[in-house]
Amino acid sequence: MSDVASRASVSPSTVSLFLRRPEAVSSSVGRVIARAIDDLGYVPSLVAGGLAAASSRVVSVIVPSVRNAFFAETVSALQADLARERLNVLLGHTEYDLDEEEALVRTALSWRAAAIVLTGLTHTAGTRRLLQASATPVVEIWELGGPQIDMAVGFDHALVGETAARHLVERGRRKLLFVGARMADDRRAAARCSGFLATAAHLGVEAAAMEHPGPATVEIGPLLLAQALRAHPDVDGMAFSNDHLALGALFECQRRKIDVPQRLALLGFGDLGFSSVSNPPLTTIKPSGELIGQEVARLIRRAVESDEHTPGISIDTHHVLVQRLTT
Amino acid sequence: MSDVASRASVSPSTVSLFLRRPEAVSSSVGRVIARAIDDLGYVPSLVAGGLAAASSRVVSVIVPSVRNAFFAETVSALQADLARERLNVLLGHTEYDLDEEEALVRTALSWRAAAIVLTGLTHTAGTRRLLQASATPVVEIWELGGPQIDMAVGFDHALVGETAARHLVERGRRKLLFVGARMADDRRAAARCSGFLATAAHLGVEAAAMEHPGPATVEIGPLLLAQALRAHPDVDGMAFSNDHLALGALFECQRRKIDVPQRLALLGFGDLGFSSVSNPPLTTIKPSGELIGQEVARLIRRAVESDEHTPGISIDTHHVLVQRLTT
DNA sequence: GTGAAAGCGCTAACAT
DNA sequence: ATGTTAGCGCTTTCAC
Repeated sequence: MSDVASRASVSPSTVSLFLRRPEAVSSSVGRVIARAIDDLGYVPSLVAGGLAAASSRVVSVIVPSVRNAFFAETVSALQADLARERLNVLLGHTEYDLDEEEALVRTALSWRAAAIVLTGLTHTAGTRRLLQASATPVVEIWELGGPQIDMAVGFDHALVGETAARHLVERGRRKLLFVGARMADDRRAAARCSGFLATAAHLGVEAAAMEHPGPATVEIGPLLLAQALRAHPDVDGMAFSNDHLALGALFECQRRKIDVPQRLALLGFGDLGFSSVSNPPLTTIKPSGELIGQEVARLIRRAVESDEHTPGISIDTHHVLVQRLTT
Repeated sequence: MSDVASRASVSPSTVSLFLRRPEAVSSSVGRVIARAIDDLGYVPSLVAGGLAAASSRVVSVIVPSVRNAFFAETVSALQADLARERLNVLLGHTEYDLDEEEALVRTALSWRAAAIVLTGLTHTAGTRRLLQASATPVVEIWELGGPQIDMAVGFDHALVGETAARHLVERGRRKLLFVGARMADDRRAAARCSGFLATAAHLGVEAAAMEHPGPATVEIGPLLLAQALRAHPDVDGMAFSNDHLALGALFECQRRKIDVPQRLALLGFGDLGFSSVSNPPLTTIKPSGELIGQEVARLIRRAVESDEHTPGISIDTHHVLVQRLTT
């Protein structure tokens, strides 16, 4: 920056000012500085800038995994929105490990992140302590309905389970099954399951749950369907913890010539790309990962710009039942 | 850090040393420092550290989008591997816009990134200039077979096209079609297409190409299939630029009762989760996004640790044909 | 094995 | 509108 300053025959602080608020510098001087920057190929250091300003333009985003289409959507929307404010996304994956999450939070704090985005409401005590001590704005995403650290954007998963159960019952189903994967790790899937079972009980309909220890992929859908039919031969309505599982099950139904939805109704979660074009198109419940990303960006923007945020605020992005032909 | 130092009755530089190389400090002093850190809830500043050491523990990863399962896989594997070396991933999305990429590279340089990961071999002149001037290790991923800036990890997409064409011809197909999406932006899909057409010509088999302007999603698969059959009623072998498209087309074939693979062979690219369980299971060509991520992590680790890297190195992760039942 | 001192490249009062 | 000055919180010689 000094090199630029001497080349433009101004002081370093004028260069700094020009970089941060060009309109505060006279346009003639501005032009000379811009030229000097260009000639020298000068790239300002955000590291030094962050240290001096005691605020970094980094937002730490911590999700289970971007391989999961839900989180990929949120991260993508969030990154795009934040980039417009010249905020950078530092990405971390927990792989559903809360201790890993704590380590990532520690790193975020080390970067003096302008804000931290966490997935879900369940965290270690250490994570909470670190965050509470730091005064960094925190947004918890993809879950609502529990005690939150600071701000939250998401929806209530128990309510999703309720919608699923109600819908299947309305479609005349009387032997329900909720099928999930890795629900010990995925607290949100577990919440959908509980909501489902509670609602079925409330409606006086028989319901059970079943799960696979592996990740919720299309490949295990057929396995789970087979297992389900073995354990509950008379099941007539199944809700899956996501569309991948449902699609796999649907494939297996085709192979077994099980009539969907006559003999068996299938309900997914996520409204992923393939759901509208499968045979038959999959009825599913749609959350909006993109909307979550946008709302989070809005909250962070406010917190960073005006240095004022509303602790305790929660934004409900809701869910929508998308009725198609598998129910 | 001074607070920690006074509480532990040592000098700040001893605390610093302890943090970076605990074994260089006597264990008794180490214990006292560790206690002080804990008591005070001290979290070291990577910003100040980066400035003082003139090297930040950040790796900038710039991909078109993590919504794309291919890049999600690579980013995920890369982040996991780098985290072990306490390197953090700064994520950027170009959405296939090369100017956006240049802006992200500028940001990466501003962070004094320890390394920069770029997707593909096509970049603006400005991007090349910035990178060449900076001496930052650069890894270009997901593409091989052109001039590279520094290191590269990926595979040759023209060869993928060749494999596709050869395979279809071997399966007795004589009217070939390559179906892609957004190939003006997606240079790699375009390369697969060229390789496909060139090989078909070489083998003396009729072949054409067709494309959709939108993104390569399952939903447009049916559209493209319809369009293809209209323009080329006698086509008997189709290669798609990815499995999403192929799956959509497969769904449409089911609806139209087109016998796959008898009447029409379908070949995908990507080996995504659903490909092994669709009806029938999809023949596809498998790249390894995960392997790419791991190899990139290895190169970056070397470059960061030993400060020595091999400019010009290229690592071929190859591709594999996964024969299933749609061809 | 530990400490003193200099500085990394900026920002932000404040003065002019 | 521009310049002067004093740090931001660390790392890294170098000396002890």
